[in-house]
Amino acid sequence: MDLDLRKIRYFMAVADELNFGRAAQELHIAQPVLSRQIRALESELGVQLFVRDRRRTELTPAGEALYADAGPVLAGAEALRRRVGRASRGTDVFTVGFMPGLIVTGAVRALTAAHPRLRVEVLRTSWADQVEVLLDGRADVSFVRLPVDQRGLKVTTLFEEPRVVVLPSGHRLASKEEVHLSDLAGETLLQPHKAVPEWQALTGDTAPRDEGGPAPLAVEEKLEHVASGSGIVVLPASTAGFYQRPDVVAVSIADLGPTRVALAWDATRRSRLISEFAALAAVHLSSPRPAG
Amino acid sequence: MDLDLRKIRYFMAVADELNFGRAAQELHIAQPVLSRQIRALESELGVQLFVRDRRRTELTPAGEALYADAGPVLAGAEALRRRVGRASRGTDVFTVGFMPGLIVTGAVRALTAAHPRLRVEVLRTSWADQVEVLLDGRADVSFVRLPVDQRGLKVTTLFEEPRVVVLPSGHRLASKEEVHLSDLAGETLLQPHKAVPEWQALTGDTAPRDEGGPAPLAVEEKLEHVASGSGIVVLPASTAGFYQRPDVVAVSIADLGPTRVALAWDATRRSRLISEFAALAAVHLSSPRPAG
DNA sequence: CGCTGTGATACCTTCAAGGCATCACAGATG
DNA sequence: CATCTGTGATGCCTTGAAGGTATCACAGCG
Repeated sequence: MDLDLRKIRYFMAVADELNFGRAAQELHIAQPVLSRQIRALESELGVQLFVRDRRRTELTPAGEALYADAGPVLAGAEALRRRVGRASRGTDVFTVGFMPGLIVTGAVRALTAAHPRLRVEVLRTSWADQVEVLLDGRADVSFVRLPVDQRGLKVTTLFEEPRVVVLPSGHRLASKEEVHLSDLAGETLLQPHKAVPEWQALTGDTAPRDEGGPAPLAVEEKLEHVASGSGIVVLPASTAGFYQRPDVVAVSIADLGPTRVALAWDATRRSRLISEFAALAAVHLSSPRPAG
Repeated sequence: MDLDLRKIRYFMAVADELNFGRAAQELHIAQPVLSRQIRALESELGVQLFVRDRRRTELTPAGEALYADAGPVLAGAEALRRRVGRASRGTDVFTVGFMPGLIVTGAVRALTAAHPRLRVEVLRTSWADQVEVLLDGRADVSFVRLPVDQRGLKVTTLFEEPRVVVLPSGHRLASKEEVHLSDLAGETLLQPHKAVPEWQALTGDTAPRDEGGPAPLAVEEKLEHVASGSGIVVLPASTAGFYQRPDVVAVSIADLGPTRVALAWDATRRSRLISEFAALAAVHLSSPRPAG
């Protein structure tokens, strides 16, 4: 009757690996078990999900459909467990995700003031997991930098802010008032290229939608690398200002549009606290705050 | 490891009934089984979900949290099964939900023209299930009349259109060019009152958020009832025009704002076909079409 | 005091999920 | 050509979860 989440998880593992043996290893079960479970899932759905042709394993169209939609369901189940766990630990908890450089205390304090018995927590996120924390239930709302994959989310834009390039102090461009994107053509970008979509136009990357660049680092690490001369990073002005240090310099970029900061939450939820916090955030974060 | 959807479904039944025996009956299982399954779920989550105090059964805060968020997960699982089933039946199928009175053929034909091998189906919905068909996977996109519960959906407004009141031909107001809401104060509204939010202000209903009125009927039935003099209905102009018949008259309402028609789809999905159809719908349905 | 409604326990049966050993087969390798 | 290797499928066994029935324990009511 019910779809079995375990089998779905098994399916996802096989679909990722396209190999029963390796998938079984990853799942810490024996390979024959996996074979049988997938067959059971197929017969339960009345659909063949994989084409096994002795040498390679591939997804059928139905398998593709399942693969495309199963992720959110698994994440949703995990989120359920997390939210229940948090609801059980004593009083209500409301968790706000934020990225370094954003000053969110105004909105958080306002919410705390309005609900003295509510415990409001903050959770630091990175560019990579700013969306995941919402879908897996670690946070109730999260401040995100657009663009993000909006699947499953509600997103309301709060404000825009300019982006700057961070250079080592001795860099040839470090003393300029302002630079152009083209000035940076020869530089190494120390962050995922999708975080700066315009970079692709500059370097002529041909749609490297997966992993178009180095793995994500924390901002402090990025700045450390910049200081040591191994490359540059492009950051929102307030983030760059937040981490001021003598060995790097932030220079504004003339022909790069602003980033937008938004508040996001799980589209399937609608709690009074979330809408209340959204309203407070709109008031307290309608413009970038000067960095402290 | 995995959350068990069967147990969640059991939990929802108990939470709805607040009575183990009746919930068990509804689930077609024996009551002791249900007792044990709920206990198992509680120990799996490490949280008490119900307070059983011999005489009544109530939700704990953790139970409330689970109850609030579990629905979408169950619906999502059901949607998974449906979508896979549809993907399996031969070629790709794209299903468009619509409400009677909306002319959607333009957008549908455009999509078919762009994808000759795609089978585009239409699914007639009612006000009550216009959202459900999306969340449970019966349709890929659906035309909806706002306002709707937007949880879990992406919604883009297409156009606005005025609303009219449909009266029996012999009605005292039937010959007027235009009526005011207050003129209708004594009438019986033959549709869920939430479908006409302004009605509540008129009659002074005190927040009847559940079932504020009669059960939903198909438009033809409503008109039949109007013709027989048992009440009136308020409809979008194009819907009223679609079902023209001699024994009822549509009169516009001066002080009632327009309804908005929007295209909606599951927020967790993002398929090329959906965005393509959204674009086509914006072109082909940017204004109300005259009824045929 | 006994009747009723309600959830929990005890005990049994069935079946799904796990493990291990082994098979069947395609392709590479000597 | 014979053999080895990688890969998924089968057969058989064990365990545990989920189902059922019978029954208990207890609160409230007449």
